[in-house]
Amino acid sequence: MAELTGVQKQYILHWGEMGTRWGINRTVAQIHALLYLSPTALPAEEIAETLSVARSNVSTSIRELETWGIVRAVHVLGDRREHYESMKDVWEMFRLVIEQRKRREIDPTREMLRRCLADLNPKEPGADYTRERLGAMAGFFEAVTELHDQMKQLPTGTVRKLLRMGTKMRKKAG
Amino acid sequence: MAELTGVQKQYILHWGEMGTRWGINRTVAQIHALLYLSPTALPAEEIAETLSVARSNVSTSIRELETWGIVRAVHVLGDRREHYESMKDVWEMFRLVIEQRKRREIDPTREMLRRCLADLNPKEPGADYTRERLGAMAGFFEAVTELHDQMKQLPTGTVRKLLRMGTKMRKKAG
DNA sequence: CTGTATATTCAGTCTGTACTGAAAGAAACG
DNA sequence: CGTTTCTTTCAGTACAGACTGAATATACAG
Repeated sequence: MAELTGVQKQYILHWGEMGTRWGINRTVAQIHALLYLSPTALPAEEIAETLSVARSNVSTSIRELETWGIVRAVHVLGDRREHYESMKDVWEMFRLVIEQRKRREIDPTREMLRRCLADLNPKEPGADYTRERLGAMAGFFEAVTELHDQMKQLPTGTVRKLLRMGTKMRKKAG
Repeated sequence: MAELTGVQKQYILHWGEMGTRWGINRTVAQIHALLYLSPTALPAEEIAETLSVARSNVSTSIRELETWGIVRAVHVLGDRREHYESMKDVWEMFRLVIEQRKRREIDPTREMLRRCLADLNPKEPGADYTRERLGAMAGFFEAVTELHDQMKQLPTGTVRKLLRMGTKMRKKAG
């Protein structure tokens, strides 16, 4: 893995860019890409060299990936250094990331919406309208949460089945 | 809408923060929140005052929201200024945003993955492993695209039906 | 213990994006 | 047309978050 092939470079760079668009640090995303493509676990030092970033930057970024549970440290016989490897199951990987982002972003928003609805003063002018809008938004977030809870418990294959079912329903309806 | 109530402030600020976490400009998100809560269309000037941002900033941000198709300009009799209003159908709003983000981010990633797979040189060491990983990732993105295409064509209510169906399947399986 | 290899922390710096305000551009009025 | 009102553009600035490298902490070997 010391030297990257053209394809690997392409993948890592693209993944880094994609990350930034989704509020994920570029280096974090690049490191993940590198580890995902690597057949063996890599020591931090090598990651830093390969991606041309500071060793300390790798340390921080790896920590974040570990928090998400998609990268873990493993030990190699005869080597004191930690080696890092990425989870390889793509579906599981995204499930983990989505679950955490939901917890950090969707759930607080649901709470905020509930709080807002509770805090609404009916005396205030326009309170009815505000309630209506907040209610609609809250309903959406509840549905998303429900959807997520379902997905979470479905085995990967079942998602595909549901996909096909959707097609049938659409054809009948249309 | 000149003066914000506590609840409105809370919603707008939270929405702005949420936006930044998803790669959406804070001001853009705040303006959207404001318009979403407003029962009437608002002129740019008023938006700027209410949110304490520069008039020019509002101009740029509104433009972006218009690009997404979730905000539009309307005209008010006896007023030369443009007034802006947000779409109120939450499901449709998110559908639009998701569709555009898919086009800008998922689709290019799919292309990149295809290109990588095509560019893979079988002579290169580790090509098989790389192909395996890229293939798995590509499969995931294809599935996501499929899912999106389905959703796109389903009327809102049907999504809820599918949710319920998922519950049943899970109960039977478990 | 002592010395060495590795990992983490953190203050300072850098960088890219967001934002401002002034100036230019359009559109509506009289 | 000239004037007024409103909108957009853009060069410069401000700021938040990313990154570095030196200092510190930790772990291990002898």
